[in-house]
Amino acid sequence: MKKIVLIEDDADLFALLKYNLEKEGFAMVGAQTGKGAIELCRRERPDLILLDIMLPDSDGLDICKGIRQHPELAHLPVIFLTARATETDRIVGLELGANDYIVKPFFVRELIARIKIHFRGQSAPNRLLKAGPLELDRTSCRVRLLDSEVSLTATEFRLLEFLMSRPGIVFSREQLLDAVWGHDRAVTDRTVDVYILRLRQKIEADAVSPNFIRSVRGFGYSFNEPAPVLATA
Amino acid sequence: MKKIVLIEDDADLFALLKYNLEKEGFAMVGAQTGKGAIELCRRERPDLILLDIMLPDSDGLDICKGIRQHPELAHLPVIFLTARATETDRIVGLELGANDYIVKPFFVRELIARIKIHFRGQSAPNRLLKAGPLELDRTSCRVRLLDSEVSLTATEFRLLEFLMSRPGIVFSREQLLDAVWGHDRAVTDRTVDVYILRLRQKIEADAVSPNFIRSVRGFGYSFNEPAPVLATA
DNA sequence: CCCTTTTGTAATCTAGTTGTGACGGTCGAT
DNA sequence: ATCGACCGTCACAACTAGATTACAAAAGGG
Repeated sequence: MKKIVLIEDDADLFALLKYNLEKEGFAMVGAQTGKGAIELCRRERPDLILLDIMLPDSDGLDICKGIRQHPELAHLPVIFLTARATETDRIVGLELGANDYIVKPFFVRELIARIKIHFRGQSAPNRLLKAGPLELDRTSCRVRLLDSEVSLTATEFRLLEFLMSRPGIVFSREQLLDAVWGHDRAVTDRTVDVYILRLRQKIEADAVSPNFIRSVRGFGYSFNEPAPVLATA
Repeated sequence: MKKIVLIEDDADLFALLKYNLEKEGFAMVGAQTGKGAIELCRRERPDLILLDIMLPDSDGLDICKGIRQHPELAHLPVIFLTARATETDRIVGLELGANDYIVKPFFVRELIARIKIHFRGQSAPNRLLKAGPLELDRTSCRVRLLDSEVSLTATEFRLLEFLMSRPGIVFSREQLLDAVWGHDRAVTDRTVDVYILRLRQKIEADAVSPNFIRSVRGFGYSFNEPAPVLATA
């Protein structure tokens, strides 16, 4: 869950944003004055900062400058919220190191969308497939079982990746050959059996592992859904 | 120098933007139709894409979606330029994967400031890449291993830089050729092997060095993550 | 212009991977 | 219970991808 620091002196707007952003699943920390904003950020270590420019006691632009100078905070995205809409205002804001500049009045949903842009990318949506003690990392092509690495061959990896990314769905050997081996394959469908076997030997070899791969007689294979019960016994 | 692809059907605006952005030091490539926009991007490999939403022959939103699906282009920043200013329009645009959404008419200088935001960050942060006893300094183009300098050739350096700056991620020979040799290369993919070998001879020659570069059979190569364990004696 | 370094290709070698046929067990339907 | 279809398992032969070496062409530096 991402944490956001909100610096905004208008109490109504402050409450409105806090309410809406919390509803959106962000952890909100706020202040209604600019004083101590930097200390607040250092303490809270947020993932993003929403900053009003015109504050009663200090200038949002200065706060932003301060943030950019702190090595621990410098990389954080800063979004300005302001009523100042002239060209110069905007440019000064953006060139000072802000990552976005939103002019009041604005749509709350647009603000949310813009906040999410800054969290996108880092998350790398589906690089990691997990199923209980089994993890498959698509970017590093590694598979871990109970925190120790399992070494798979390329074909084994692609087959497991395909199945894990569509848990619960049963695929025929035909479909698996198309998906993993490619359309222009020249491979017997019994080959799939062998690879399922090899995968099972590698990821279901130990006692604790559940039956990750399910055979569905007459249809094909599927990866068992989320939390497979420790079947045994 | 950064390269920008501009897709905009209005000839006047197209010319205005091209002029101003080139003056600002960007390399501009453009089209006035949406057709073939994706192919254009794949060919030109820009660093950012400016996209009009309402094009005579196709929808900018679709183009953006297409870009996000191409693995080679998915990470590129996309900025929408559009006259559509309703709340829904903005949110759809932003949630579709755009990185910014600018409503016409806009200030050219603001557009420039917003473009620069996306290039910021990349430039400053890590001029020094470190991995255990290995250091790569991007600005001085030097590599040190155990505090003594290693002399690499230009291609070796670029390859190592590319891999080190994305630790843990596996790249195919294809991807490495695109990234290090350039997409207009005329080079066999076996060449990558040879350069990996040369790098290994230079940075893994001594006994203390861990295996910095990992071969992932069937996939490609990756730089080992942060503190590579001295694997299994 | 010559010599050195760099660059890319081709060929070779090897360990590991891949796909197949065979065999036997199991499941389910009759 | 019997039969046939289906699946799990094994061992083997062909093959591939990667490491390595050697070499020719290109680039660079004096």
